Amino acid sequence: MSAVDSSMVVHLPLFEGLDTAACEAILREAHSIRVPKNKVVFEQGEDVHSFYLLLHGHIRATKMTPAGEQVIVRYVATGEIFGIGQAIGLAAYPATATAVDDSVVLVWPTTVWTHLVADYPVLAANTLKTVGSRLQEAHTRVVEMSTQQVEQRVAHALLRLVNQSGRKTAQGVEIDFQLSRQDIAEMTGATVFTVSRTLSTWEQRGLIESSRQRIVLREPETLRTLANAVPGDDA
Amino acid sequence: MSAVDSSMVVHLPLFEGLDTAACEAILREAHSIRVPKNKVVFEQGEDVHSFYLLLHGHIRATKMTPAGEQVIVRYVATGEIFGIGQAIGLAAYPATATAVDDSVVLVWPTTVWTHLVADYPVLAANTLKTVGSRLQEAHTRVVEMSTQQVEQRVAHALLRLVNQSGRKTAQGVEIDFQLSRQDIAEMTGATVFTVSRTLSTWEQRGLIESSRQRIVLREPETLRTLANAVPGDDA
DNA sequence: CCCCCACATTGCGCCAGCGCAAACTTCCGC
DNA sequence: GCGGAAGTTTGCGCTGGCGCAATGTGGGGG
Repeated sequence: MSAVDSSMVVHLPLFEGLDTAACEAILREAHSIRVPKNKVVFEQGEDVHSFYLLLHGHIRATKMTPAGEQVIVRYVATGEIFGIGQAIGLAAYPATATAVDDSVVLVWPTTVWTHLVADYPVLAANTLKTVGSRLQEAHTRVVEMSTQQVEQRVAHALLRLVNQSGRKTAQGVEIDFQLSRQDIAEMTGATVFTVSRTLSTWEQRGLIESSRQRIVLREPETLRTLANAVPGDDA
Repeated sequence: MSAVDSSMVVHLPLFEGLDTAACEAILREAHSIRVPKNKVVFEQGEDVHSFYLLLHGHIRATKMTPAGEQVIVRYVATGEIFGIGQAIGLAAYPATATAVDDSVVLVWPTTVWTHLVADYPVLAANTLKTVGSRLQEAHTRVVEMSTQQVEQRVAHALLRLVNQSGRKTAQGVEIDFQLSRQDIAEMTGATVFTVSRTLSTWEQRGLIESSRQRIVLREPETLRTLANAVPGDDA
């Protein structure tokens, strides 16, 4: 569809080890689509049909439990791949992907992707690295959920988002997409109420500044200390 | 070191798509080692130096938190690969691997493995599939930890272990390695006490049969129902 | 064979965080 | 600019599960 300049993407992890020519060949096989805010890219359970690369915007990956509760598995940042079910041999998407912002996404149909991986084996290697680091991240989260209190988990969640999608402002670092208390709750396994209380306390202490769907970390370092604090250790 | 018959391993996911000859070539590059019970194969933080395949026994992968709490990330079953840090581009092992049983392990030094992956690209593809399914598993666990109560998490943990390493007996399905209450606690993010109470209740109800480090599921189906039950739904 | 130690159980007190209801605020569409 | 919906806050009661201490118990090494 629309043309994508290879200079925008060659530096991404996915294309590491590929020259500009190869990169362009691969891009020619993709089409880019605009995904308006709140639009679903693919749904949990849907047959795997495409492989995606986020060019612009933010995507949220969520899983719905049988009991109907939603959990946010991950926020996809610009430059990251997602919907990689086929690369890891899945028939159906294990989660739902929704645009948080108006976003732009590169799409490769699975059949095309299969050929590309055959032609450029380094794509598989790069994907493996990405999946590996996500596995790391997921394990870290399991450890967090196992050992930490809600306050620390919320701190970690915000710090992760800021590292991924932080924007420096006069007051501190701002998370540059809309993020509700509910979203934070779904990332941390807490309730909206507890999250709200936690943020209120932090705001009173001057650690953060927040309004509806918007959060600015004024003292990320203090927050980091808080995140790694040992529960019964407030000396 | 000792000879490993390729017929023992050709059917494993790691070797899918490889013929017997290739398989044998790959095996020739490995050496097998015996790991006695409780011996550590590699430690969290240690430089990545090898790639492993478990031939016999059971391995436990644990992560230690800065606060000194241990979390069991995974039990490795016979035929599975582990210590795959290098495949996903890590410099240091993210977890500690300990033998739960006397075990036998195939070892490839990373340098050798790099060559093998270059010669047999399908190895990378197979590894990607494995890592992918582990990512799935980890995400499932995050969802569990976010939404379920301890009782349900324990039920899930036991069912997973039984699927992986269950042995049918007269009374039901037995988990065929030593598993303490502490171990279950570290898998589920609960305390030994709560786990003990939960198992006691189940034993009274006839769902399980347990003694020191040993657990038999008498009614896995009932347990499965329990695992998927909605918390406030005891009609 | 026996002793000891590691594992397991149980009781009790306590609190982090949930659930719910109600009030408040900000944004958006008409 | 007004009304409603969506998001947020706060109070209050309650409870699942933790922390600790004390007491069983079974199995392996000397």
